[in-house]
Amino acid sequence: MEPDKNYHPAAVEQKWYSYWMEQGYFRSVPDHREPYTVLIPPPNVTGVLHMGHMLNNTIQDILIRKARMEGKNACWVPGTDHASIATEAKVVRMLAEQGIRKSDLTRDEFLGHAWEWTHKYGGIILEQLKKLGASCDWERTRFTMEPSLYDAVIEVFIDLYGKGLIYRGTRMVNWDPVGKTTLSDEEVIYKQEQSTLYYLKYFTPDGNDFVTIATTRPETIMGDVAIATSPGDPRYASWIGKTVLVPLIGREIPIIADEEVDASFGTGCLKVTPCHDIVDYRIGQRHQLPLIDALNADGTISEAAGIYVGEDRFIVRKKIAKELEAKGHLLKSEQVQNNVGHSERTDAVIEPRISTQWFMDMQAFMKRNPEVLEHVMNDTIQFFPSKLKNTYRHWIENIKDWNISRQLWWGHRIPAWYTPEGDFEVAASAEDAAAKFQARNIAVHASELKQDEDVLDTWFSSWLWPISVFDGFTEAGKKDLDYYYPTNDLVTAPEIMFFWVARMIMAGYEYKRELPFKNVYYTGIVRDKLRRKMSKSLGNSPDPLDLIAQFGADGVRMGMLLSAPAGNDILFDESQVAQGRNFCNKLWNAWRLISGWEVVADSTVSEEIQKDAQVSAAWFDARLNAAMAEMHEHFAAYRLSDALMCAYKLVWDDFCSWYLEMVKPAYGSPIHRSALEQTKKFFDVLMRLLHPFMPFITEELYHAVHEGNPEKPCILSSYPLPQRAEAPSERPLKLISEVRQVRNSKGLSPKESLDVSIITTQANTYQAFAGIISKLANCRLNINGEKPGNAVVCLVETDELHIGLPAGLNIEEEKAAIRKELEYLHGFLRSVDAKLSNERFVANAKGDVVEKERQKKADAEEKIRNLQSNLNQLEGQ
RNA sequence: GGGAGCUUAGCUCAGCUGGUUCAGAGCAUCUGCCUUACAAGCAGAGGGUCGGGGGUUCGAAUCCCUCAGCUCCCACCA
Repeated sequence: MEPDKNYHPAAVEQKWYSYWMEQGYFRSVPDHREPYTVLIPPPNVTGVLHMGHMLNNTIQDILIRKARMEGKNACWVPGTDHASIATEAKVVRMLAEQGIRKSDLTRDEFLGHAWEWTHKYGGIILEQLKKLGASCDWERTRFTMEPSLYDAVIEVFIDLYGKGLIYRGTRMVNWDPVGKTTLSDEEVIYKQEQSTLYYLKYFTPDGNDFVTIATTRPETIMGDVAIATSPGDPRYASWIGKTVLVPLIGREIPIIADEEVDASFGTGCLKVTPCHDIVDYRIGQRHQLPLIDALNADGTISEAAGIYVGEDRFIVRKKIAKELEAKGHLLKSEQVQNNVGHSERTDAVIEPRISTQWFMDMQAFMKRNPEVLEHVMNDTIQFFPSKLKNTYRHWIENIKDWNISRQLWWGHRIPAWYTPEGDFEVAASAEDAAAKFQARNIAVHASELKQDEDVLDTWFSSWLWPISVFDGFTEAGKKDLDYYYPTNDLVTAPEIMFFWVARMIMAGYEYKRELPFKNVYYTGIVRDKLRRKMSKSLGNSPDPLDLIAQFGADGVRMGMLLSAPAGNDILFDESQVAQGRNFCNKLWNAWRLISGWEVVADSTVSEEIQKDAQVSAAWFDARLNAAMAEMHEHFAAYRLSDALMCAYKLVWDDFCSWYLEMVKPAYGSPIHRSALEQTKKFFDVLMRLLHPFMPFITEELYHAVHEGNPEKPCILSSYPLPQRAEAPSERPLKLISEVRQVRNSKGLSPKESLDVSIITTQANTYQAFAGIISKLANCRLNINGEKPGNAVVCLVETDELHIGLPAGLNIEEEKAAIRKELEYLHGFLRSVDAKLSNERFVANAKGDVVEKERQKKADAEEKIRNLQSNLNQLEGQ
């Protein structure tokens, strides 16, 4: 039965994915082969697939499938991340919809809900990846909160604490008042905003005089403990040591001088609010100022503030500004641009807050592990694109301590245990902790100890991913870890370079004394046509599954990849996906053509036809090998889009437009067996070349070309390698194009056969293609014979081509065309001559460059001779 | 404020250490075709003084300087 005119992906995708799964082709266990390992950047367990995932996982799948076909033991480990703050926020919201408040639940009750949620929605995203064709070893699916990975996190925490690299301390940290947790510096996103800068008068106790300060945060004045000026500022020299009253609350505060105040900003006078600003905090410490925390954890005004207690900070900002104005404290206000930190997850405006938290001492850590920087800079770990090395270096060189504790419940609970007196020990269990207290002569029973309420930053588990997915911290996982670690390629987004990539490298050197992966491929951000980042809130992101349904997984994969060189943003447009779909159709129809050919024995076909087929095959084979060599280079440099484009052109132009047209039998005629076999062999190679990019349709057609029974399926077949490297002669094809062009420009029908003559020194080249030329250009070719009358003259390289027209040659037009061409050639020749007659060029340029120039000169001269003689002839007519 | 990078055809981008007619590709556009695999197709075509200026060189899209514009990262002045 003849296949449908269009390729219908849905059924094909379903069929082959099930087949691959049933056969266990994605499964990897250690064996004698070279391993090739990729770890998925674990998506949030409750997330859904977005375009970024599509791009990212398409790339990983291409790498994995290619490695598998190269005979490596390809292992792609999938999994999900518990995404502490993001998931907890989602669960809190879900509970709120049911009228349940987190604060009314015990920790265990809340975790029960969270696990329920995780089981219900977790893994949806992994199912979606299957639709894309992802060939992960699903038996290896891991989750950062499952027991083994949980234990690894705890073990590492205890270990690092023991090494003195983790400490508990009181610092000014980033506080998210919506998530009610601290955040690391990396989780704070600064956005430029329009704010009001208020100029406030702080009066002296007698009310006779005042200083003016400028602030964007009037709601924090209740936390003011001093006014600071720059030490050298003459305007305020006489004020130092005096006091003023905080407006509205009337607290008397001193005026001090501190180096950190910039005399040129605002009024040169700074209100010092140590609890709500990092600079103020430092000033406060230097001057032993008291701490007055005017804000609660949820961003409302605290008891300590005395006024507006319990009201939200932003509402108070407006109210207090009005009150200050009414009471004569507002000198003026102006609009300013400033950067305001927001929580990456909840988007809440971050409050600097003094808090006791757990930190990792990054300076000390980096001293222990200098390879973390060195091995990226010297390309032991290669970054693609390499320009991101600089960004990495800058971050590492300016690294600050990592706040790793979060005031959340969904996560790895910090293994610290407190006595009723507040003393603590770090240990895996209360019993271990009690023993440690014992050793310090502190008598305490395990049951009296209370575990730290906080959990660890999500990234404190993710950074162990390359080790923990293999259970690498346990004895049982040693075999897998030894085999698969270090992994090969990591494919991820540049925005998590600090969060994740850098920290995996750190964990790798700390725990394995070795890199976690050899190459890091940074994908770009998927944007829409207007360069806007695709996001749910903008509503500009298509649903990936809808796209797959509409265009097919292969089409979508190709569309994603076509314009996605490493590190470049990809501007997503449905037309690219349509191009991918069209390409699938092209492949489908190429096969439809081949499969429809009626085959006969070679002996029943003329020798000419057999010879034409051989010439065609030799020509395509050369192109094929050239393309494979080029693809090989692209792959080596991780230029996957270029590799795909190369295959695309090979298939569409060289195979379909040229080769198939060359060997296609005349209408109603059969094809001889050896030509068909050769064509199928080519098709087989093309399917294998394309398989990593477009796994479904290639598997389908690979089976078809092997009559449903290939030795191995395409997914396990070998990846084709170039065998030889001679360039095919392109002159005959150029001749065909010339004839077609002339035909086109003269408005001649393709059905009208033309007389064509070529004057050449390479008669054999054309002779070999004679049959093909006459078929594809619909002409009678005469080599070095009599020129047709009434002919258009043009050049194929240096050869003269005469194309006889049926009638109506406009001689003046032809003369003009030839003169124009001559003019160009003379100009070109002059420039070449100028070079060659320049002694310095001949003396300085490399030999082969000079030789090429000489060849150019000779060619140009020959062309000019040929054209000139024809022009002369025309003029004689 | 510090750093990195970018500017080549209408759009998205290749052009490695200067030297093939080097000014390219894909898409889009235009012309002609329902030619017996595919109109989601076929055969052709047009389109850019490589952001501006200067310099080095026998020779510059490529190296240097400078100006302009854009992007990203880091810091975060109340």
